[in-house]
Amino acid sequence: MDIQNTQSQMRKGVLEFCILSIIQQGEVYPSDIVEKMKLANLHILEGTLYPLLTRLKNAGLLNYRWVESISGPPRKYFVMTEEGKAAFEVLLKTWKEMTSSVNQLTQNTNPISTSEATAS
Amino acid sequence: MDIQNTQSQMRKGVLEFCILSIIQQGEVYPSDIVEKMKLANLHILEGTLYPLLTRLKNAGLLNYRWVESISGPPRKYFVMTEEGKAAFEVLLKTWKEMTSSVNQLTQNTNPISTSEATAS
DNA sequence: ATATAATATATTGTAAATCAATGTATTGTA
DNA sequence: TACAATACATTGATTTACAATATATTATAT
Repeated sequence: MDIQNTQSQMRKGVLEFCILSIIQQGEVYPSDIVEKMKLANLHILEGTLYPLLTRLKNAGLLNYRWVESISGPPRKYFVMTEEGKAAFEVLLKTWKEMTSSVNQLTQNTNPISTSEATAS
Repeated sequence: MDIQNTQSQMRKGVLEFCILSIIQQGEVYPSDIVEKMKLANLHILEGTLYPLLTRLKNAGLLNYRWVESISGPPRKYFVMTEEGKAAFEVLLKTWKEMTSSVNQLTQNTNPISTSEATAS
């Protein structure tokens, strides 16, 4: 139990949310996702990503289509389903609420949203 | 694999961070932590909390002292060690960086820090 | 006194998920 | 034909949150 473990736990928690976000922004295949996540300092390994994509596909949130590659085997390009888009909206709300809660808890005085600013 | 699972994953990721934050703000015993977490919409069960506190104690981040209660058995009041305070600062930095990364990734145009605003 | 309720710490077994390592398959090149 | 690069996929181990339950202490009611 060291601090790096806690740090990676923190990142794990938002993996699915981030991956859904990436796919919603446009068709991608797994290597694209790995690269985009790496750019955001949120590293993910293929052994994690493939089962995760399969779970999301089986849950009806994603679909994929095969696309021939000019160099190598065909690629699975993933897209969001309507159900996936709805799920992402829910997760976006959860993300905003959670970050707000955690920032309050850690007394990190962060900019508050308009609705919160005017309430009570 | 439903969306509630993904939501709870998101919350799990910040459990240790939040608990360290609560303890840093003042001596508390487990029931205090459960209550404060509940107020922040981050529910934690005793079966999760006790092993977690033991892990953090064994890792040298926490200490505790027994305090007699006027109604019921004695309580374990937890406090941060110097090592724990240092670890919390690291996690606070990780939290800020991660939320910034995720907000960028999800195209949630959030206020950017000074260094980012002036860079490039 | 004794039983019960309330409070508090703690453990056990199960399920889920990430990771490291490895496997399988396809395409282009030497 | 062999090898390297690319891509999808699985397996076994480890971690950890949770539900259920166990153990212990104090106050209260009978």
